[in-house]
Amino acid sequence: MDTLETRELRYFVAVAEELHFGRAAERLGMAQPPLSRSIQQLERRLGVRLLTRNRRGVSLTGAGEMLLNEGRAALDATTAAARRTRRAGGADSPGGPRNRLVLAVKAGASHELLHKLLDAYAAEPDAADVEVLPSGTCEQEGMLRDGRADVALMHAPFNSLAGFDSEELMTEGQIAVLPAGHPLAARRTLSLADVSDIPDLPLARWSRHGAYPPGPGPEIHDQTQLAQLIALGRTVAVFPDSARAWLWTEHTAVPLTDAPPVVTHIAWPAHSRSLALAGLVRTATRL
Amino acid sequence: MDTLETRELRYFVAVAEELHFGRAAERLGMAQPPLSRSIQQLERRLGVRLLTRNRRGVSLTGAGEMLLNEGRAALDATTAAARRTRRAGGADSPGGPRNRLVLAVKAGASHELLHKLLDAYAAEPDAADVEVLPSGTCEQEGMLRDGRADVALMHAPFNSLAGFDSEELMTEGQIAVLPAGHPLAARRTLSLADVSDIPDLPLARWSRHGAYPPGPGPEIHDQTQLAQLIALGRTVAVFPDSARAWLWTEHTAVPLTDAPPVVTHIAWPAHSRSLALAGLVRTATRL
DNA sequence: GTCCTGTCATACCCAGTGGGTATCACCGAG
DNA sequence: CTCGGTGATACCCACTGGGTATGACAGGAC
Repeated sequence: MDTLETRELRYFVAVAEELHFGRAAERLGMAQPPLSRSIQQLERRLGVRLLTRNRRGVSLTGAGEMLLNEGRAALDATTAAARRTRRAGGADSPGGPRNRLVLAVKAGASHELLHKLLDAYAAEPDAADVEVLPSGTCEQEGMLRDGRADVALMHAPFNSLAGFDSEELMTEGQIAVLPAGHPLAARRTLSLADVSDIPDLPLARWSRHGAYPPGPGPEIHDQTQLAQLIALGRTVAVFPDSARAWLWTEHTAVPLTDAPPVVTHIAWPAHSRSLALAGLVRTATRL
Repeated sequence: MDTLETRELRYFVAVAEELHFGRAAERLGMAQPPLSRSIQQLERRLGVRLLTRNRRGVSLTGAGEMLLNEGRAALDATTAAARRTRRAGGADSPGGPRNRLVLAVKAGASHELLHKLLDAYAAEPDAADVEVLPSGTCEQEGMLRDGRADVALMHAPFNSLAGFDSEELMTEGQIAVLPAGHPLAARRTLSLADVSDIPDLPLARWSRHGAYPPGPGPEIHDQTQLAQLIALGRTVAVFPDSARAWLWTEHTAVPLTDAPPVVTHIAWPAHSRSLALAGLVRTATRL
C-alpha cells in the first residue's frame, strides 16, 4: 500500500533522467505503454504529481526532484545490499574462502600509504583478503554508496566525506608540477595565483563524465597523459606532496604556500558492521 | 535478474529478526509457505545461503548478517524516499501549501536554541513551514534515516553523526542536578566520579526499547519523572548546561569539571538537495 | 521404540498484475 | 492541413506471488 518497490524506483529514475518515456523504456528494455502506466500508478499511490507532461516532453515537479534524489539513494542502498551480501557469501565454511574487502582508491594516488596499510593489515591475524579497486576521479563515493566497494581512501577537499564514517590518516601540502626548464621552476615556493594564470602553461582540464569544462588548457583523462604534457612544457598541474613519487626528470615540483592541505581519510558506510572492515580501519589508524 | 526487490528485503529482514518463519509470516500478514519460498528464491538469486535451518529454528549466516544490516539501510532509504516525496508533493502550485520541513529534536532538550532558530528562520523570505518532531532518546538518527524527519538537532557525544552531514551550532558543559538539600549540592564543582557513585543517590536508568539496563537506580522513561525523583531526593542526573532552564526550586545544579562537553549539531541526510533545508541550515549556522 | 508437536519445505491452484501490441489523442512544425 | 512525435488508453496474456493442504523431519515425553 505505501511501500515503494525497487522496480518502481528504477522506472521513475529512468524517466526522470531521460525526461522522455520512450527513451526511458528503451533503456529499461521494455515497451513505453507499461512504463507510462507504471509511473501513473506510482503517482496515484504516492498521491503526488511527479512529472508535468507538457506538449513536447516531460519535466519534473518539486516532488519529482525529491524522488529522483531520494530514489537514487535508495536504489544505491539496495544494489549495495545485494553486492555486499554476495561478496560476504561463501565465507562461512571454516576452510572456505576468507572474507573479502574491496578498497576503493583514487587511481594514481600515493602508493606509499596504501602499501604500508596493506602490508600492516595482511600481517594481522584473521585479516580478510583486500581487493584494491582503482577508481576514476572522485568516484570512490559512488563506489561506497552502491556497494562496489566496502571502504575507500578519500582525499579531502576533493572527495566529500558526507554520509560516511571516516578516520583521518595523513595530511600533506600541495606542490605545483612544472616543466623542468620553465622559469617558475626555479622558484622555491609558489602561490596558487602564480600557477593558475601562467600565460604559456594553462591548467589542464580533466574529463568529467565524458565532458570537459571550458577553458584554454589541454583535455586529459589520465595521469600519464598529464605527466607527458607537463614534460612537453604544455601545461602545469597541482598535486599533493606525495605525487613527488612519480615525477619524471623532466618535471620540477615547487611547494605551494597557499594551497589547502590534502587530508587522506579512510572512509566507509556509516552503518557497516563488518568485523573485517573494523580491523582494517584499526590497522590504518595505527599507522 | 540481480536487482533486489523491496518486498524481498522486507521479507528477509522480518525472518532475520524473528529467526522464525511462522512468526515472521504472521508479522508480514501472510502465510508461512510463500514466505519460505520467497526466501529460497532470494538465496538462489543471490547465490548465497542466508540462513542455516537447523533442527529447532533458524540462524543467520555471515551473508545473512550482512543482508540484514544492509537491507535495513536500504529499506530505510526506500521508505524515506516515499515519505519525503509525499511531503514535497502539493508544494508546486504557486498559491498552494508551502514546502514543509520536519525537524527532529530530542524531547525535552534546550528550547532556547530551538526558539532562536525557528524565529530566525521564519523571518527568512521563502521560509518553509517547520514541523518540530520531538523524538525519544537518541531516536533522531532513525528519523532522519527513514524519512520521518528531514533534519535534526543532535547532541554529540550522545547521538552519532555518522552518515549525516552536519554543522556545529553550540557547545556547552554539563551539570549535575541534585536534590537542593543534598550535601553535595553545596559544592561549587563536582567530577563525574563524585556523582556516579553517591550511595544514597543512584543514577537513574532510562528505558531503552522498553527494557532497562541493570543497576540500583530507579527506572524512568521521561524527564518529568526524573525531575520528580530528583526533587524527592531519590536520584541524581547529569545534563547539559541548558537544562538549567527547566530546573525546579527543589533542584540544585553543580557544574561538572570533567564531563565531556555536549556539542549541538544540526544534521541532515548527506544526499539531500532541498533548498528549504539549505536555508534552515544557513540560518542555524548564522545564529 | 511410538506418539505428538513444532518446525520448515513441497505440491498445487488461483487471481492479480506486469508486460506486450495496437491504437488513440494531442500538439507543434512545415 | 498533414505529418511526425509525444504520452495515454484499450485490451490481452502469461507469469508469479500468494493461499491451502500436506509432507518431511527432528525432539521430547513416555
